[in-house]
Amino acid sequence: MPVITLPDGSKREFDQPVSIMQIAEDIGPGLARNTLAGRINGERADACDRVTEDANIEIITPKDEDGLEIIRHSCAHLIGHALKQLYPDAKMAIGPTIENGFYYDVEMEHRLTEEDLVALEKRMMELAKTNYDVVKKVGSWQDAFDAFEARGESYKLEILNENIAKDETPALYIHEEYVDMCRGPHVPNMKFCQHFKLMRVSGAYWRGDSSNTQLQRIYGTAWADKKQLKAHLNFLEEAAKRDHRKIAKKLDLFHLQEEAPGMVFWHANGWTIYQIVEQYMREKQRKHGYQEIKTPMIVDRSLWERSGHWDKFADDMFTTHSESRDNAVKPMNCPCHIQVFNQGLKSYRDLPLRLAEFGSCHRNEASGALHGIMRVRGFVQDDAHIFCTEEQIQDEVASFIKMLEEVYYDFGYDDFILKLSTRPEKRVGSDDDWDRSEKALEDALNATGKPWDILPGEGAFYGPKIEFTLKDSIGRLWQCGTIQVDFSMPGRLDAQFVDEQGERKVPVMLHRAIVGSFERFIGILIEQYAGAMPAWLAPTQVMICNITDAQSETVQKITENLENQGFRAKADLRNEKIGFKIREHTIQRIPYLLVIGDKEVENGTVAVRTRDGKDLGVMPLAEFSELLSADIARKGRTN
RNA sequence: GCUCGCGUAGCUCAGUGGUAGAGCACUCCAUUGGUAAUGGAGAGGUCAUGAGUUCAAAUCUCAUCGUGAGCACCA
Repeated sequence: MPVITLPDGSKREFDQPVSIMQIAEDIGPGLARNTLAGRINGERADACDRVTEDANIEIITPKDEDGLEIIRHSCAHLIGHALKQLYPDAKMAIGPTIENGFYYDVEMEHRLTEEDLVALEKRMMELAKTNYDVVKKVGSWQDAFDAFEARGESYKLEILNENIAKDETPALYIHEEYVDMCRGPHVPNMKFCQHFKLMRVSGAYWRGDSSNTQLQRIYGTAWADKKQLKAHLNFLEEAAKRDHRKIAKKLDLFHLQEEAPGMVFWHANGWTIYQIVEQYMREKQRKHGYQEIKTPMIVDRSLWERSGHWDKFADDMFTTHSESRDNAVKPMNCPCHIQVFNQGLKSYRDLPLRLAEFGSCHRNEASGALHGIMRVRGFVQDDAHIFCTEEQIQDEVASFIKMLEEVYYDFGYDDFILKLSTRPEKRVGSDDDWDRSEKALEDALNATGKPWDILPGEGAFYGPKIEFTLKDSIGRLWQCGTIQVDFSMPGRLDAQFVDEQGERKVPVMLHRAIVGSFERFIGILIEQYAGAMPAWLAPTQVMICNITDAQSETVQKITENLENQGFRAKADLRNEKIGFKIREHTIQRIPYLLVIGDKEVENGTVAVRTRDGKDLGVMPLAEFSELLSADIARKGRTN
C-alpha cells in the first residue's frame, strides 16, 4: 500500500505497487503522455519501474534536464537498432550521452561515409516514427550474457565480464529486434526520440586506450523538440563564423603554412593584439612582485636529463646537434629558471622569489593534435616560477588566483572553469607532501567562492595543480591558466636556500601561468569577440575617412593628432565613396569610424560612427578623444 | 600518432576522364560621390607534391605533405 508524495507535497495512496507511469496516469493523461521516466526518492527510474513502498516520486518529462539526457541516451540505442539492420556484422561497444547529444562506438567491417550516415539517420527516423515501445527486462547476469553471446556482441560480453558483478541484475532494453544493456532509464516509447541529427563519424579507441582497436564513433545531437534542435544547429552555424582561423584570414591577423606546421606567422594586426596582451601582462606581473627574466631557447641535453624531461618527453622535443653537443629546443622554462635561482646563495629572506618569463617554447606535438593557434608547436607562455617554503604555498596560490581573476575579468572572461587535479598513481613526494599541497590548493579554490571540479588522479607526477579553462566558440574547453605545486624539480636541479637556522633546504616551486600560451589565449579572444576586439585590443582603434579630396589635409591632421595621443589611428583617403569605406572598415571590425566632410572641416568637428552602425553624432575632436580613452580604459570588463 | 574527410586564382567556392571557371580582392581608366558595395577594362592557376593507370587525368589508383573533425597525447 505505497503512499506516494509528489514534489508539491501532495500525497496519493495506492492499494498495490504502482509503476511511475501509472502514477502519472493517476495525476492526469496529459502528464502520462509526456512521461519519460521518474525519480524514486531522488533516484532515477524507468517509467515502468514499480514503486512498492512509500516514496517521494517525481515525474520526468522532456522539459526536465534529466529528460533530455534520457532522450539522448535512447537515441544512442536507436543508432544500434538502425545500424544493425543496415550492417548486421556491427558490434556495439558503448553509447553514452555527451553535451548536446550522444555517440555510439561500433566495430564493423564497412567504413562509414557521410552518405552512409545520411542513410543511417533516415533509417533511425523511420524506426522512431513507428512510435514503438521500449521494453525493459531485468534479469540475471547470465541472462544478459546469453543474450549478447547469441548476438555476437563481444564488447557487451567484455563489459559484463569486466565491469558487472555476477550477482548483479543488469537491465536489458528491447528495441524491437535490437537489445541493448544499460543502467537506464530510457524512454518508454520512441515517440520521444524524433528530434535528432547524426553529426559525424570518427575514430575512437576502445576503452580510450590507443593500444586497443580503433572503433568507429557515430556522433549525434538530440533535443526534446524541433525548435530546440533547430536552435542548436543554428548555434553551430553561427559559432563556425567565429572560428579564429577564419577570422584571422579576414582581419589579416596571422597565418600558418606547410613549411612550419604548428608555428604562427603573426601579421601586423595580430601582432598588435599580441603585443598589447604581453605589455599588459608585463605590467600586471611587475605590480604583483614578479621579476622578469629571459633564458636560452637551446639548452644542452644534460639539463633535460637531470630535470627528468628527457626520459618522459624526448620524442616530443625538437633537438639540434652542434659540434659535440646534443641540444634540445626548450619545451618549457622551469629548468632554466632554476638555473637563475641557483646563481648566488639564496636566503629564506629572498623567498618567495617570483621569476617570470615570456618564454618561447617548442614542443613536437602529434600532428593530429594541432589546431589553428590553439594547439601549436611553437608558443610563448606567460610562465613564472615561485620559489617558496611550504608554509608560503597557500598565500602564494591565493594571491595568484586573485591576480588571475583581475586578468580574466579585464579580458572579459567571466565564466572560466576551475579544476583541481590531484595525485596520480605514478608520483614523487611523500603522501604527507601531497596531503598538504592538495589542501592548500583546495583552500585557495574555496576562497574564490566559485564552483570547482575535482579531477582525481590527473595531477602532474610532481604535484597537484589547479587548471583554469576557457571555452572556444563551439564550447570546446582549452586550458589556459594553471598553478602547480612541484616537490621534485628543485631538488633534482639542486635548488637550495638557507633557512632561519642556517640550514640548507630545498624550496618548493610553483609553476604558474595565466594566459598559458599567448597563441591559445589570443585564439580564444578572437572567437569570444568574433573578431570585434574591444577598443583596448583593436589593432586599429579609429579610421578617419574623408568624403572628397577637399578634406584630405584635415583628415591627415586629425590622424596625426590621435596618433600623438597614443591611439592607433589610420586615415582612409582613397578615392572611394563614403559608403564603400564605411562598409569596408565595418567588416574589418574597426571600433570607431570618423567621417570628415566639408561641414566638419568648417566647424572643426568629427562625425563619429561605431562598427555596430551606431551614429554617435558630431563632436569636437577632444570630446572624441575622451570617449575613446574611456572605452580603452574599460578594457574588456563587462560591468 | 590513429580513423574518416578535404587540398582548384590572394579569399570564398563551382568544375568527376577530352590540357580550367565565377564572385570578391588586385591593376588600369573614368568618376570627388555624406555613413554597409560607382561604372568599365585588364591581369592572375604546371588544379598540394610525386608516382601509376589511360590515346588522354584537376577528375581514377597509390604514396607523401598539409589541413578539418574526433580519438590518443598535452611536461
